[in-house]
Order: sequence, then C-alpha cells, then structure tokens
Amino acid sequence: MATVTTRPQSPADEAWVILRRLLLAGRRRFLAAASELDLHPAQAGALLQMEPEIAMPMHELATILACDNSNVTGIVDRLEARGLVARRPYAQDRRVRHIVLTPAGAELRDRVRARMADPPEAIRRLSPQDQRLLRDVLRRAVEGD
Amino acid sequence: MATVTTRPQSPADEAWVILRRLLLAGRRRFLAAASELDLHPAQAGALLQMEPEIAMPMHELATILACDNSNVTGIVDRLEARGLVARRPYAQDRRVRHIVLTPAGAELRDRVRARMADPPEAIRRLSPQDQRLLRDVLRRAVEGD
DNA sequence: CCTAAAACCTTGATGTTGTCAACTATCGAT
DNA sequence: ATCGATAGTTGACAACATCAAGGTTTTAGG
Repeated sequence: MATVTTRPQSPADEAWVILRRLLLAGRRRFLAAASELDLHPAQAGALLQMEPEIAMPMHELATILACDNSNVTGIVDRLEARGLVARRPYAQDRRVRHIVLTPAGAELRDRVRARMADPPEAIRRLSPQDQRLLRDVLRRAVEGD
Repeated sequence: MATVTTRPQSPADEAWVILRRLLLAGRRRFLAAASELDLHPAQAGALLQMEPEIAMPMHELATILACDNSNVTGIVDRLEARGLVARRPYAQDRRVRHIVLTPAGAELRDRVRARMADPPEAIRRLSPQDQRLLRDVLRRAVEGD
C-alpha cells in the first residue's frame, strides 16, 4: 500500500507548521525588498551579512551563504561593479582578499535590513502580552546557540 | 551624519529577530533536503505544492511560486523529463494544461515533505509546556488568515 | 631548510533559474 | 463576429550554482 505513515503531531510539529508559513511570507518579503532595490536575491543576501567598517574574507562569506568560493567571486564582481563593495588585499595572509562595504553599499545594506526588520503583520497584531510571550519562548529555544 | 536612526525594539521586533534565525535554518534544511534528493530548489518547491491525485493548472503553480508562467514551463519540463509529473489536457478550457504527480513524483514529494516536517533542533528541545505555549501563540498570530 | 599538502581565490564549462517580449491558441463578452 | 484577455510556449539574456582545473601563498612534516 502507498499509505504514508503519519507520526502523531506533537506541539512542536504543530508550531513548526505555522512557522513554515511565516518562513514563506518572510521569504517573499525578502525577494520583494531585493527586487525593489534592484538587487538579485544572492546579492541582497551577501549585503545583509556585511557590517560597515568590518572587512570579511571572501571564503567566510562563502561559508555563511553555504555556497562555493567561485560563486562568491561572481557575486562580489557584480557588487563591486556597482560600487557597493570593494576588494582589499590582506597583508597577514596574501591568499586572502577582504570585502568591505563602500558608503553606497552600507547605505543600501541598511535599506535592505530595514525592510527585513519589520515583523510581518501576523506578529505585529498580537497583543503586547502575546508578543512578550512569543519573544520569551523563542529566546529559550535559541539560548545556548 | 551617517547615523542610522534605530527604532526602539518592541517585543514583536525582538521576536522577529529570533524568528529570522529559525527561518534561515529552515531554509538551509530545505536546500539540503532538495540537494540530497537531487532536486533543484525550485523543483522541490514545485513538488511541495502538489497534492497526489490532484491536478493543478500551470498558471496556478506560477501564482503560488510567485514567478512567471514561462518559468513554470521550464521547471515542469525538467520534472516531466524525470517522470515525476505529467501534463494533462483540460477539456473544460483547452488553453489550460494540468499537472499531476506520477507515482514516482508523489513518492519523492513525500520524502521532501517528511524532511521539512521535522522541526529544527531549537524548537524540539523546548519543554512540552513551552512547545504548547509557542504553538498557541502562533495560532493566535495567524488566526483569521 | 625544503618539499608536499592544503587553503584561498579565480577562471571556464555546464545546467538551472528568473524575467521579458513575442507568438499561438483559446475563451469571454460585447 | 470581433476584440480583448488569458494560458502556455519559445527565445534571448543575465545571474546563480556547482564542478574541475590552475595560480599563488601558507602551513606542516621530514
């Protein structure tokens, strides 16, 4: 039989089902934000990982984005061509190249960040008590990471 | 000055910060699952939207995935080439073509679904009370959607 | 010290995705 | 009966992802 054996739903499973809906909504917002700011998703993702004034080795960006080094080369190429980031030599290890945000890049990064920082409607309309409840449970969930 | 004016953080904002971490983790799991099952993310996403035995018009898939019709054509082409879905004419409206899962497609869809159904570690290790608390708050958040 | 292995980045090849414009076929409404 | 909208496909093009290969530099072991 092609019956799928369904595990009984624990509260964690049920919570996760709802969380996945929020995930989808969040992703849509991310894509919309990137598109409005004329960034491809991967470019927006890379910008989001950078801190102004803090140089990041390219391989570190590759690790964070869970992609190949050669992939980062291309993404940075295009960001650099638009004057959003700059490559810098790194004297301590001459194999490494650092990426830094230019002023324009930092400004754009902040705009992307600002859009992502707005919680989705579903969260915002919770009562203040529920908002605090949610925050506290989530803190307990990730504490120790 | 290039100072960024930061809004005071409401509990909703703080909850959203943590949620975004979970969402990133969820996304990584999705990508890993797709890759292990030899599916590109878009293909896995399309499979996830389909129900066995239920035919879906292609434009509906395009709407759900928030992408162009022509995009769906390509994705379905490749899924069909692998025998995971089939195109079917739709007599009531001959412009429309329906997509259905083949047995192999349904089986693969279930495998993707099963991996996504597992809540991430952070949720799973919450106490049963906290799991119920989280589930209930989230239900209140999305109720009425 | 010197050599071999490993790390970092780039390049090139290949396949998938996403978007746009054009085109065919079909439907719906006037 | 015709006109406008809709569904799907095709072709062109830029970006992305992954892999193999290669150059430079560092690190580790003999």
